[in-house]
Amino acid sequence: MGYSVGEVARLTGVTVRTLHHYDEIGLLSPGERTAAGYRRYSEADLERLQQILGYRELGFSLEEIAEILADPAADHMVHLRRQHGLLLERLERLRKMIEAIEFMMEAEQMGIKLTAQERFEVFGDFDPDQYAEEAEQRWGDSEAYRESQRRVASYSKQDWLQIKEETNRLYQRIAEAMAAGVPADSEPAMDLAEEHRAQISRWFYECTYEIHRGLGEMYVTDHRFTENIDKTAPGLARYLRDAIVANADRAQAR
Amino acid sequence: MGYSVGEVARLTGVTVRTLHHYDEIGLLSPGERTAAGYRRYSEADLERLQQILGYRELGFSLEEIAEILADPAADHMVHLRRQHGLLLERLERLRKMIEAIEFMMEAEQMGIKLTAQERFEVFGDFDPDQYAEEAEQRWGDSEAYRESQRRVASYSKQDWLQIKEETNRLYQRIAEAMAAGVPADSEPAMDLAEEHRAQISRWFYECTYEIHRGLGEMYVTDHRFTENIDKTAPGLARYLRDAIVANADRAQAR
DNA sequence: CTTGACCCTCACGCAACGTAAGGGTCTACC
DNA sequence: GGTAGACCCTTACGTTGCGTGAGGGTCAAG
Repeated sequence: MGYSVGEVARLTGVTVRTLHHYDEIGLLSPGERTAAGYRRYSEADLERLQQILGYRELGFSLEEIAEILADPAADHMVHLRRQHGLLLERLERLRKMIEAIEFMMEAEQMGIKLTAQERFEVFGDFDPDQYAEEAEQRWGDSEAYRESQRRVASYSKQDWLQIKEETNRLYQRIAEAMAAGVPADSEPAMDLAEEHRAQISRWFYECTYEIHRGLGEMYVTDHRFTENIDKTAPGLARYLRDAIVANADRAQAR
Repeated sequence: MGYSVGEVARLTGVTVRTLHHYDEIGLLSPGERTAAGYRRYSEADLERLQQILGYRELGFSLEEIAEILADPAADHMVHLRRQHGLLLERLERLRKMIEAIEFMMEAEQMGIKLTAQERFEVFGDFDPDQYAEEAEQRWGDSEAYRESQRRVASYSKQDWLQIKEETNRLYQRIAEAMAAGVPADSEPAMDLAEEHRAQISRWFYECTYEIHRGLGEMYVTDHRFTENIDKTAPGLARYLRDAIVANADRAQAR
């Protein structure tokens, strides 16, 4: 069992040489080698690779990535959360860049000549400050950063059980409503859906109604989610989806 | 007149070394040198630098950038348009990545174990195809690409006058409506605003109502636009803004 | 006429791989 | 059981886009 370099390469889109490189510098060494010296990557290795590629995509150097992943207190969820946050920042930056270009296109169309200063003011509003800030935030004083990171991670270790429990409790309550025959598009069911949304927003990310709808749809279309939710009570996934949709409609109608 | 390396560096956020490098490889050589051998950058040099940085941001290599900018048929507008398009693609890709991460966070929260394949399927939906496609589209067969580019560029050279004229005609008509006392939030004024939006969409980019609102706001807050528009008729900028807002309200109310 | 703040040209260094070169390994099919 | 073809290994030099000095001119201010 396990994957060869070529298989990993095909699976992930990186080249074999890259995997060799990561092995060379100790960033990702396969858990095993065959008798002939072939690299064998385990599932755990691939999870690590996914995190590596995520951080790489975000512009971290391989050395930085190694340090980030060396933190024993940070688990998969912590990394996902951090990457999610950084991606949102990027999205914001990209949006501003697009606006800047649209501005310049408008100016060009009207025949307005922008001076050099104006050009780079428009175009640079996101670059120097945002980028510098980002760099400092992510990796400013290496010591201070790691200390705070450790704290956040230990928080989430504690919170972890609490999150799981809260989630389960909520599912339990929704299942009870369903069992009691409460319609999915009734007030109390919608309130439960709203609680569900709030819970996600509190622990993970700002969950808009749009995103919430997407999640609800996923709960019934992706069998892994469906099965998992239906473990609490059969049919719960569908019921929850309907409540989510009704709740989103209610909120967005205003 | 002209800017020294240090000034350009401060203005644009790149380092002096980078400017030296661009000079070395012939990507951006300052138009002039002082008697002492100091580099002097002109406004035209800075415009070129802006385009260079735009393409660099988008991931093009310096060599590719040199080739792109070498096309004599492509003017500033063509580059802006291309960069705008590529940025929109990037935005889409980023959005998908964020969705993928949200999916995995949800899965993690529910305790669903994703296999390696699933993980990279989710995470790789945008990477291999999209990126390869992008790379081919942008620089696939160098010859074919340049040929098509030239056509697009020559189109836009021809179209250019037409665009200008159409724009001016439309402004003229709006000015006439204003002079005739047609209220900015009346049907005919809104229709003119809608025409304005359609014109932008046709020549430049998909101009949503949201973006159109932003443009309208800019017309009255940025004095350069205000003055330019008011050249057709005093007060036109404000009138157009009001019509745009009314039109957007009408369209989005549905 | 000197002191900073700039500017110049070499020139070496570095990250993150790409790209052979030269050579074993493994399944498959004859 | 031999050999073709796909796959794997290590070694090592090449490339891109600059960073980072070293050593030395230039220029406005006091």
